[in-house]
Amino acid sequence: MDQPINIFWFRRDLRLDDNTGLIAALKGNYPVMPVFIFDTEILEKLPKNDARATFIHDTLQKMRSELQDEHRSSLAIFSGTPQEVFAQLVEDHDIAAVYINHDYEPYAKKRDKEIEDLLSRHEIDLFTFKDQVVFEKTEVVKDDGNPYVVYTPYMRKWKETFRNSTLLVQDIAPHLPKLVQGQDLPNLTLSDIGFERAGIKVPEYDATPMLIQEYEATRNFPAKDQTSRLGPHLRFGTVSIRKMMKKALAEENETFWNELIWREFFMQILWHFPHTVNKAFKPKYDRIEWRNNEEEFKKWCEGRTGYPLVDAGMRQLNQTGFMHNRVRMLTGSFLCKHLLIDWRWGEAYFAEKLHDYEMASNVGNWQWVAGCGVDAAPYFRIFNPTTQIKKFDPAHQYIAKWVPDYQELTYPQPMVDHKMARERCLDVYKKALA
DNA sequence: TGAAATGTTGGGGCG
DNA sequence: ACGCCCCAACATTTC
Repeated sequence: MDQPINIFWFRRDLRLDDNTGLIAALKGNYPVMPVFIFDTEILEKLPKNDARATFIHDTLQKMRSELQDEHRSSLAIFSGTPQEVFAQLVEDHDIAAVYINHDYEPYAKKRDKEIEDLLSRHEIDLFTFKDQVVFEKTEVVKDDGNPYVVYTPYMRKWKETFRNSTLLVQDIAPHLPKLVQGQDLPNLTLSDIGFERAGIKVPEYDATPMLIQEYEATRNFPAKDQTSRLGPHLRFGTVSIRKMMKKALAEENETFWNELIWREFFMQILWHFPHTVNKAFKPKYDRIEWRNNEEEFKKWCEGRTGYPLVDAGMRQLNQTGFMHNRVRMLTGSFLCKHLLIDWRWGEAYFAEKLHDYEMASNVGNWQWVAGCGVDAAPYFRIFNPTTQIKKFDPAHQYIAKWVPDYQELTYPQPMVDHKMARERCLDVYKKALA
């Protein structure tokens, strides 16, 4: 137990640059020990070859070597429940304060409250900062103080708020000497945490600017997909949201900007309505009598529905951890409406597979598809999985890439008749909403 | 960020 | 030339 230190606890903000809480910590009075905890409560739910676990591990190692090479400092990596690890940290160190960035998911809120209580029992301050969004919680609300539940007015108010504020992007370099120096901080390998290297990789973020026409083409036509793969990096904080907002503005890409605002829209929805994690935002929709056929669900998961564009999307997801956005809407609609399988099943499957999985967006978009969410698609909007091919993959390029067997005899027949399924869906929804 | 059913219009074939 | 039918193309409504 030497001189007092401050701790910065990394969670889903795995970068040094423009990290609000970290920079605040470095401006404090004591040397800062950066810490990451592999939370066993989260890890035990993941497959042992999870690509995101590998990505987090590799990112931490990169940060460690960057800190070691350039600043003779490091990053302490632990495994366990945050409770256990902090209980030990307060034993081993004279901690003046702990710094964290806000984390809004229900589990994270509970976890942080527990740590706050633990620290306060030891009379240690906990300082928290907004980092993963530009506007959080109650910063963009209606004049009467209620949250927006429709996107467009939220987006307008968001932009108005944005115009009336300044976006600060901070350089960490001048502050780095404040890190604890010359100590050999604990480290863990992938196998130390019970994981193995994943077969698929979370791709690097591609910062190449895109012409607006290119961007529009890309986001509408899955075969042309050149998207930046930004999602996972916003999820884990390896890219700063403030830098991305600036980039969207600089490139005058309104569509991209709006997508980033959708992300914040769903985040504030989850903050204000945490029950929507497993309950319909529109309660009537929880009366829908889902068919929930296990065998049909399996066919959907594996991309064996017999509808080539649906199968292409699911196979892209299974093989890469990514699915083009337009196909996400189609596969989601197919699951909920053609198969009448509960949106929560689809949400859970995407959560397991998507590298860019974000609870707020995933829940929000699945509820949108099922019709039960905020600002949702009307229940009678049922995508035709064949017409969608004509519109968005007319040359079958995307299909050929992910379902090369789609013209072969071994390729399955459609698992349900479209017309029958459509009418069945309308009947079931009508009955529930009556 | 839908698709199907239904309604309307107008050109062309044909008796 | 006229009326009739067919049907594609487009518009509107309905789910």
